[in-house]
Amino acid sequence: MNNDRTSNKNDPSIVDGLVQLSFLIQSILGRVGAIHNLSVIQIRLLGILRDREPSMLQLAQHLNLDKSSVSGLVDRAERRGLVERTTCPSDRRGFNVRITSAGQQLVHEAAEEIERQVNAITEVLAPAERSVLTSLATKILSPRE
Amino acid sequence: MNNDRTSNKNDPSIVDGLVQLSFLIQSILGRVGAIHNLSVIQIRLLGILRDREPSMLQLAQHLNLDKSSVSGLVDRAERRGLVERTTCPSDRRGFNVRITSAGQQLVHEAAEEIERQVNAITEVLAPAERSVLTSLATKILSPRE
DNA sequence: TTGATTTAGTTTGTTACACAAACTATAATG
DNA sequence: CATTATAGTTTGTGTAACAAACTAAATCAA
Repeated sequence: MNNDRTSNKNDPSIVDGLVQLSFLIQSILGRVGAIHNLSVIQIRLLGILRDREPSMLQLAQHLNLDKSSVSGLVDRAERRGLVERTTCPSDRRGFNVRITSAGQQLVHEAAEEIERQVNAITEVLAPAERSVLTSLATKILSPRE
Repeated sequence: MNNDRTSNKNDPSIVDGLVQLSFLIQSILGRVGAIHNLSVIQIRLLGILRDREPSMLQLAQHLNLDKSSVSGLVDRAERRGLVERTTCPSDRRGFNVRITSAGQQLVHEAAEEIERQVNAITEVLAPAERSVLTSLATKILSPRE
C-alpha cells in the first residue's frame, strides 16, 4: 500500500508536516493581520500590490478568486484608503488596482512583523538548516512561476 | 541592517518561501475540500476529530477559535451528519464532539486526495530532500506540542 | 456601419465564517 | 445557601466567497 521508503505510519509524513506547517504560518498571518485590522486575504492583496498594479481580472487570477469576490475585496480596501482603482487608458471598461501610500505603510509594518514572527519559529533550526529549508521551499514553488 | 548571511535582498527569503508555501498548501486544502463540499476549517475540524473526542472548549483551543465560532462550526457539521455532540456524563453543561462514520468516511477520502496532491507538489524533490524537508518541518512544529 | 458577441467589472442574493457581548444552565466555592 | 466561575449557545455585526444576472465597453462579422 505504501511503497514510499521515506515515510511510514509511525514517522510524521511529509504531508502532515507541510499541512501543519501551513496552518502555523497562516495563524501567524492571521495574528499579525489582526494587529492591523487586516484579514489574511487583505494582507495577501496588499502584498501582491507592493510591486504590481494589476487589473481586477489579473488580481482575481493571482488570488485564485472569482472576479465578484475581488470586487468586494477591493471595495473594502478602497473604503479604508488602502488601495485605489485607477482607470485604464486603453480600455474604458477596466480598472487597475494600485496600493496607496497608506496601504504601503500598513503592509510594510505588517510584513516586518510577519518577518519577525516567522523567523522566530525557525529559530529552532541551525542557520544551515534554514537555508536548506529555504531552497527546498523555493524548489517546490518554482514550477508555478 | 541584515546580518543574516543566509539571506539577502536578492535571495528568496525563508519568510517568503514559507508564506508562499503555506498559501500553496492551503489552496490544495481548499480545492480538495471543495470536491467534497468542505471548507478548509471543516476539513481541519474533521481531521482533529479523527483521533480525539474533545469538548467544545478544547476544540476551540485546538482550532484557535472563539467558542462561539466553534458552536456554529459544529452546528453546520452536525446538520450534515458529519459529527455529533455527545453528552459528558461528569458535567451536564458540556458536550464532547465525536466524528460520525459518515464524517470518518468523508475525511478519509479528503485526506487521501490531499495526500496525493501534496505529494505531487513535492515531486520536484529527490527522496532524500523530501525526508530532509519533513524533518525540518517537524522540528519547527515540535516546540508547540 | 451596424448588429452580434466577448470581455471587464459590478450588483444582488445566498451561505459560511468569525468575533464580541449577552445570555442560560450547571458546577464549584465561600 | 448565595455567590461566582465555567461550558456552551444565541444574537448581532462584518468579512469573505460564490454564482447568476446585469451594465457598459470592445471586438468581430456582415
